[in-house]
Amino acid sequence: MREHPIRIYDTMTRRKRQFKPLNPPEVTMYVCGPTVYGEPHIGNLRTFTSGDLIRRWLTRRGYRVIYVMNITDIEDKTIRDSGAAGKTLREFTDHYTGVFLRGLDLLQIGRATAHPRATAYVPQMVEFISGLVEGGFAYEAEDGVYFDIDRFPGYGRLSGVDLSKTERTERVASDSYDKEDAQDFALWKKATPEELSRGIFFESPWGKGRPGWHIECSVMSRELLGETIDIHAGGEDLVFPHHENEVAQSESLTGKQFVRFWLHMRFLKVGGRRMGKSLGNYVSFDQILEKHSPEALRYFYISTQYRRPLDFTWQAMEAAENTVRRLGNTLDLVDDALRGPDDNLDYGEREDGLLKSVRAGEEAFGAAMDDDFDTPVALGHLHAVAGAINEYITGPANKGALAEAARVYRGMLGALGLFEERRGPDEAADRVMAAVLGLRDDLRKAKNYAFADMIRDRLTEAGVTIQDTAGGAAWRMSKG
RNA sequence: GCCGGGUUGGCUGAGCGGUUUAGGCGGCCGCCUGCAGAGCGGCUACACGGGGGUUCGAAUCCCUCGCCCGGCUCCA
Repeated sequence: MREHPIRIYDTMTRRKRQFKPLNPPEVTMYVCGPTVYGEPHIGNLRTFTSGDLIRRWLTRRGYRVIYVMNITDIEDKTIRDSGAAGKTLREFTDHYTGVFLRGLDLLQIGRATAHPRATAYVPQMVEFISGLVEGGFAYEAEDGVYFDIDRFPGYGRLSGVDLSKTERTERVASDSYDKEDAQDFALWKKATPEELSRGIFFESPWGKGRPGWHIECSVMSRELLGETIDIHAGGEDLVFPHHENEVAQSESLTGKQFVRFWLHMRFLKVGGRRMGKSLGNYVSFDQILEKHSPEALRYFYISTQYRRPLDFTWQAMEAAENTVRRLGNTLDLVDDALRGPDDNLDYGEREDGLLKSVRAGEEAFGAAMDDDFDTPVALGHLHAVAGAINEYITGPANKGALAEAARVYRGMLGALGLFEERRGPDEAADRVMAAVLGLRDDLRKAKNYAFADMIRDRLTEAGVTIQDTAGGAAWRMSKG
């Protein structure tokens, strides 16, 4: 296999650097996952699609990626909203965790090697915090345990935030927490009366309470991936303070570099502004699915590089839908041609031209992806390959050459997470069968059983079995 | 106020000093087709926020002004 140096933009050093994992071919990658307190919107999903894309490409380049994405199931909002909904915290977060995972599946975002929930790692967090307190990096106060940022000289390096120049916003300056410096952050929060009454607390050396937000990623990352990990990614808003705080905690405790490459995905915008629940301008995943395929959304995401802002419009979604349909048509045309007549068994100029175009496209596609996952450029080469195949198929096809071209094309699509094997029911088949079964049902109601049975028999011959149930007829493929 | 990102044709999106300046979507015209669809071929958009400068030559480098967005607070 040839060398494929991958270059990745690292937030810490503010430049692209050649990617080298600590223990090749293994790559440890951690992506900050969602807080499960509501429906995911398409802004969240952009980040996770980018993470998936990066993982796919590293895998394709021969790395063995161990991929962790946490689920934050205990923090202010999950506690507040579960209470408002009259549910236990666990019921509430389990529900939205399920909603989130379903979204990943629909978008063909591969499940992480592990999706650890914060509540499952509290003992390890307590241990971690204890270590920080013993080391003098953290102190106990009236309402919790805080990290003392004065004890970490590198604080601010990741985000470029110089705290001495930071304007004290009203909220920070006037906050009511009992900490020594307004910039110190909570590692452990002592339980409030409401939390005590609802049973939302864990035992600790500092009494009943719960972990702060930042600590979970440091702890679960260390537990599952080790003290130094290769890649840590997340939305751009997490750079400060979340990731800055993680660095401070982790490196204070271990004395080792926490993360080798920091990746941050830019926000999805709508109408030029950040999409956010509080702004009331967010578009949910379900709203997209009412009008568009998950494939189209995925294409829309990758039409821009992950580090550039992306503006959502319905017009852009339609454009993505059209484009993705054409890419899919090529797949159908290939299938048709491979099932068609064998009227070309030769390797001539057309075949040579096809394979040369396809291979050049594959090469250029890979070079673009190696360059900080530059999907818009890669898509240009994908279209070149699709075009070469479409053009070739206008004439008689040499199935060997075509199959080779199609293999490359499918490989490119797979790298982008497009047109993989579908899970669940095939929508097209479903619609056809709904029409056929509707017709048969009409016949049965008219007591024309002979014809209805004939339909059933014919479908059986075709490998589709029919079962009448109280809720209507069901169908399934009985053989491959 | 401090820090960061952006500003290219109807929309999107490459380009990072100079060959014909991608690609996609849309639109238009052909071919193919019983019709439709799919596909193919061609055309359309020669645009680079404003103003200076460097250079034989700038969307690309420098200066300056403007506008948009994000972070500095829970947030993908």
